[in-house]
Amino acid sequence: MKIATWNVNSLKVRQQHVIDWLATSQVDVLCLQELKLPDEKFPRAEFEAAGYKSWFAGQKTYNGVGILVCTDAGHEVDEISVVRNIPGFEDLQQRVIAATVDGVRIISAYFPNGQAPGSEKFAYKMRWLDALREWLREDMARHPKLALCGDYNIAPDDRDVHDPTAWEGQNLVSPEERAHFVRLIELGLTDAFRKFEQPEKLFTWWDYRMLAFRRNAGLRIDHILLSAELAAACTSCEVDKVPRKWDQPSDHTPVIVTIV
DNA sequence: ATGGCTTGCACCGCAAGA
Repeated sequence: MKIATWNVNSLKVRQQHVIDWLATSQVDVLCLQELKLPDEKFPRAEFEAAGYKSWFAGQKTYNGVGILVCTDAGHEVDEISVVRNIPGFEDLQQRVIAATVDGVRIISAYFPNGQAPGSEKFAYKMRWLDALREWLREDMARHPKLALCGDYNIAPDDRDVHDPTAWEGQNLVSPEERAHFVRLIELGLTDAFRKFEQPEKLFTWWDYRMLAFRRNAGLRIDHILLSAELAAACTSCEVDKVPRKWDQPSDHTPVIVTIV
């Protein structure tokens, strides 16, 4: 089973990119973030025609997450298993959707950006991370096979930052955010990317400005964390930089794991 | 040099992203 995650930064603009990428990547499950459209504008029929069923939690202008599941591959989604948002955490922002696919718990999450340490948005990011972790603890107990996929808005290590000196203490790399990432790992999750040998300076996001992609001035902030059972069965984790080179690209690029 | 692009919304400039 191939599972991928991609922050598309507006599904309206990136719809064709997603369909094109699905055709070449042949993933079984694709987690999407930053749909930036309400549910009634979700292109369900277009994905259906491409061979994917979709579940989503949309929102006008901001946020919005979804999960696409390949129907041609015959995957079964337990309808009752679908959860939108973090249970018990009141939030108008649509940042989480979970679904169980063939017994594998898939979570598509768009972590808050946080703006800057000390800001109100950063405080929200910390609260959100606390709530996510407490829910995950329970959800992992229910689902030994679990993949937490998404835009974490956290670069966990200096290796995940093009210029660690320039970024030191900044939002996305601050000690508080990294401590939260470690707490997720301590639940018993594995960063699939670091399970394997990887090229130096491989990132998942590059700023639209200042020719950042051409200079490879990026961050690794999109991740797939796997429960022990899935980590043991994971044979690869790859970052596909190709869609970042397409016309009018998302500023993020997909991350893909293979589970056997 | 706190900008630089890109998006959506709502109107021709703004907030927000990371």
